[in-house]
Amino acid sequence: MKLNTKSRYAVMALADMSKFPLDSPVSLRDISLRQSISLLYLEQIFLKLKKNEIVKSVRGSNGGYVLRKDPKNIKLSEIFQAVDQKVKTVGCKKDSKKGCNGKSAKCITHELWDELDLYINNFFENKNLSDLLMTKERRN
Amino acid sequence: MKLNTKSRYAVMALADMSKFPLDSPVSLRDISLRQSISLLYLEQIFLKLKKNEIVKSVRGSNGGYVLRKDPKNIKLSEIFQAVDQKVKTVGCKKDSKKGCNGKSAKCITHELWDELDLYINNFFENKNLSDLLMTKERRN
DNA sequence: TATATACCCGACTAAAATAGTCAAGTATTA
DNA sequence: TAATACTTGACTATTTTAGTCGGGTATATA
Repeated sequence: MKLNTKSRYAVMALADMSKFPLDSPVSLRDISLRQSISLLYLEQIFLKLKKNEIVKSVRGSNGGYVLRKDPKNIKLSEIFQAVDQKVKTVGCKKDSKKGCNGKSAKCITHELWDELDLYINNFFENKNLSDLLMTKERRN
Repeated sequence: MKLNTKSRYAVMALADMSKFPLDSPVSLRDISLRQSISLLYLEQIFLKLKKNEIVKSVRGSNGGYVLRKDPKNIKLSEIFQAVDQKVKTVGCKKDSKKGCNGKSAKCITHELWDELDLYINNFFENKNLSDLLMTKERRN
């Protein structure tokens, strides 16, 4: 049970952006250097973040990306959804042909996994970008 | 972020066992049939469960596996540990050479992932095998 | 207006993890 | 002694992950 780099990098990159003036574009190149994330990979990630309206892009020289909302209004759950790494711990769908179907007693643990999904989603639902910065600042 | 089949099957199989008299061995063949899990794969999983003293084996004809403890004393966290699918959402260790090291401000999200791990582990720590059965029985 | 910067985007790929299978056993009971 | 059932290590196909590559387009500024 582990998180993939895409979600992790997305959060890292956005947290990084949050530390700079929110109205001026931050280039992926800078993020790449500061966070040690491949530039090409970041581009892929930001394409998704853009499509999901978490950031907007400013093209051309001195361009970059800008957050579309205040960091305290960007929930981690949004970010995860954007890079489509949905928290779905198990493949067994409500109406799958094989294996677990509602009527048989087979998938006795079905409810458990649903509950787990909700539980984890709840974590991300209650955390926003500015939460991350605060804990960091408190320490320095 | 998804759970692998090994952990899932382990929980399913043990939950299945819990529904039968606790002192007589349940064969993997039966579990395999009831839960639609490959017998060979189950063998692999139960080897680990046995090594970690969650079940004990009874060899020979009419043999099978027996739970070593009462289902209400078997926490899901034990099961996960046994099939060594530790909940460690991120690879970035405290003292890794590359990437995230304590002193630099790089891994700004480090604390977040630690918190997430704790959060998820907490879920498994507070659930035991008999919890699963109860929710099921309540429905029938 | 040339050039450098930076986003855009689909296709591709190496490596790792997952989800099993296989073969060749050993122990026990009926 | 035959059948049942656990034992164990090695092997393998498939899928997923974590990127890279190539060839763009848009914009600012010198």
